[in-house]
Amino acid sequence: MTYENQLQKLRNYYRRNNDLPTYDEMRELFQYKSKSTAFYAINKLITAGFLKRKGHKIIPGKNFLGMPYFQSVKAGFPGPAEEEANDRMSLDQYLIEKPNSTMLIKVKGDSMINVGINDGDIVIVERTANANPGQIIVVNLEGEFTVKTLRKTGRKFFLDAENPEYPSLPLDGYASHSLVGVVKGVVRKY
Amino acid sequence: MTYENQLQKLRNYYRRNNDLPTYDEMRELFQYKSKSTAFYAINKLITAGFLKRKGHKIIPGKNFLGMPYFQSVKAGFPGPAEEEANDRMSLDQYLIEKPNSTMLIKVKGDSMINVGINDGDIVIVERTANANPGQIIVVNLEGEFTVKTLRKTGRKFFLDAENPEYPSLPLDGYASHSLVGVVKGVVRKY
DNA sequence: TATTAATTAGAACAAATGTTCTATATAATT
DNA sequence: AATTATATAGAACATTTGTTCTAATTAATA
Repeated sequence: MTYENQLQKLRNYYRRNNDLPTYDEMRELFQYKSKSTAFYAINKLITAGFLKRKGHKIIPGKNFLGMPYFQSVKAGFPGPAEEEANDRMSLDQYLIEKPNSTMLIKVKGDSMINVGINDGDIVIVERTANANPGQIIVVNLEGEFTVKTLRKTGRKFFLDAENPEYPSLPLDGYASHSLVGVVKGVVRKY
Repeated sequence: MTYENQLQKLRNYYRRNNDLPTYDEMRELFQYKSKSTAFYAINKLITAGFLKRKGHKIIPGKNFLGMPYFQSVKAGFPGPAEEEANDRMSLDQYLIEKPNSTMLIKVKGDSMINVGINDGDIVIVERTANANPGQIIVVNLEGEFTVKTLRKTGRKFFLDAENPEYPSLPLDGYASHSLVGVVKGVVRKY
């Protein structure tokens, strides 16, 4: 069984269990007859940087989790080999910087369509006490989460939709505690 | 140390190590003097569904990973207690259905701005052999990944930008193997 | 206050697990 | 073909780790 094949089996196992197998489970997974063989196979994956040791345990290493990530456009015509990304990225890690104060909210309506936030998208919201003009924020207006851009004209604050069909709402009357948080990201699934 | 406090420490540990601590590490983490105390504490988290057993090991359970997720808008005015989501969601799991054939590509340019794909966004691409008209796809045009909508007019295929300033490209001359895959999602970070 | 329940500690145990060692088979190289 | 290197097997070992048991402490309830 090849190198990449073992790696893929480990990744699939990890996705199912959110944990790596024991050497005995690896023996079965890789179809070896001895778990020491699995031990030596894992050593190579550790050397290659896909896994690492933590005490007596094996945990994911640098290039184990996430998906192949192509950041920059290539110059020249790439052969199929060049299409192999060496970088991997997890969307959770990329998008969520403060996991202990982050929440996800599904967006309803097309009031933010001009900044690329569509109906059904999910926004990544970081709970904060304050927000600055220009930021896209989530406010709790009469029990509903609402996504708007915070703007300041003169000394008045407004909640602006990013869609000319929607009105601009002055923030008077809404207590400051209606702020839920600041939008740090958006995701959409087709 | 409270329930939620322990859970948060475990989540933070898991984010750092992509693995759960041993009972002895938990004893330290929870500031107990005996690891059997940690054992009993974990039993409660297992009963509550945050963790589960797999053989002799403990692995994340249903509501351990991911972020609080607010799917539906609430009716009526919610108190602060109602803002606690019981559902959690991982963005990786939500967006990536076929991890073994998925790649991430950073988008350059604003040619797809009318469907909410902006410059700097990252698209989730599922590698496929074929694509259907109407789908947003990634093609390899002379060594560059390009995001376009596949359209069919009569019996001719076109690569359409979603921005009136860009031309529609007939697919003649591009071999079918230039297809990289179908766009299954988009993410953006502010 | 008295009594019960729940939490924590500490020691001890058993089983699973990681790891090493030796030997054999397979593949690669000279 | 001979030799070296690599991969696999199997047994044995040491330790870690999960788990249980008993006892003491603290909190909750009657």
